[in-house]
Amino acid sequence: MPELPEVETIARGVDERVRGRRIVSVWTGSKPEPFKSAPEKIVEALTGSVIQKVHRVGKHVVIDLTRAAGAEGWQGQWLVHLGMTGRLLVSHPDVAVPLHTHAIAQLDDGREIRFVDPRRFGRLQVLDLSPSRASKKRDGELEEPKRFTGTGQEPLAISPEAFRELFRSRRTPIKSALLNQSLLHGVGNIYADESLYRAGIRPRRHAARLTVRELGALWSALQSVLTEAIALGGSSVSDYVGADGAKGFFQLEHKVYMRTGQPCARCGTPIRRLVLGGRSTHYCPKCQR
DNA sequence: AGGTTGACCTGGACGC
DNA sequence: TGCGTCCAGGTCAACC
Repeated sequence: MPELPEVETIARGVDERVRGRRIVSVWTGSKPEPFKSAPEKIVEALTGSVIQKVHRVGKHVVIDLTRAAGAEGWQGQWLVHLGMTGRLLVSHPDVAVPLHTHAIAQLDDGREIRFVDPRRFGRLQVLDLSPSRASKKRDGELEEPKRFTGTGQEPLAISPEAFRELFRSRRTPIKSALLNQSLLHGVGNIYADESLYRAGIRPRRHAARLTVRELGALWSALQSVLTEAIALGGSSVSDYVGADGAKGFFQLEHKVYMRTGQPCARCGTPIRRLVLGGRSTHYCPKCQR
């Protein structure tokens, strides 16, 4: 489910519910779980930590943690990538634990943060940001461990000029470039298709061949599509979205995504589907040039 | 190096 | 009812 607007919705929902709470214990499944950090490391980092803030970076939910251990204290970040089917739920302990739950963090008020992911494409990771972990650079300066800044540029923070620069030299279809998380992070299949439709650009056009004007239109389209989707709580395509199980409503605004054969809202031409970079891609052959 | 493809998983929808 | 096939919002590693 989760692209930028869905992850933003989830992060806000979780933040509202757990900010300031202390994690008292952590359970992880026994099988090889979809973790990027070793399970013991995750348990060690989370146990006893206080949740300062939950926010989004790209498609990652980032949970800022601190712990008063020793004189200087400890700080770190818990990164959650939801893959395609991941959920981050805040539940009361008497609510049945769903199938495919891979980790549970129990809070000091008894509630639990549960990481559930049937398809196991999601990933959990912890970063140790303690000043004591600073490493010496070549010139002898101390280098602070870095907070997570994601894999690319933030779509809702990038300027139109920087956006243009990002795609200028890419010899790949613009749709594929939009999905490349090392350029922009956070855009996935739904919002790539929807923003290209809104900008009137064919997904197969090569990024490097787009005009300044077209890239400007794409930047604007992306801003409006993502902003509107966040306002509607994201898109619930097959399963749910928010931390409380509430669905989003942006799927009602989809103009091309999963609408193959249906008439274009603007011109009535049937929406077409093609496969680009292994991903299904939807567009209006008349409105998108 | 940049670009493309297939593998990784499970479950739901659909056809026979 | 049941089985097989195809498809799904995302990354990665491995290839060209």
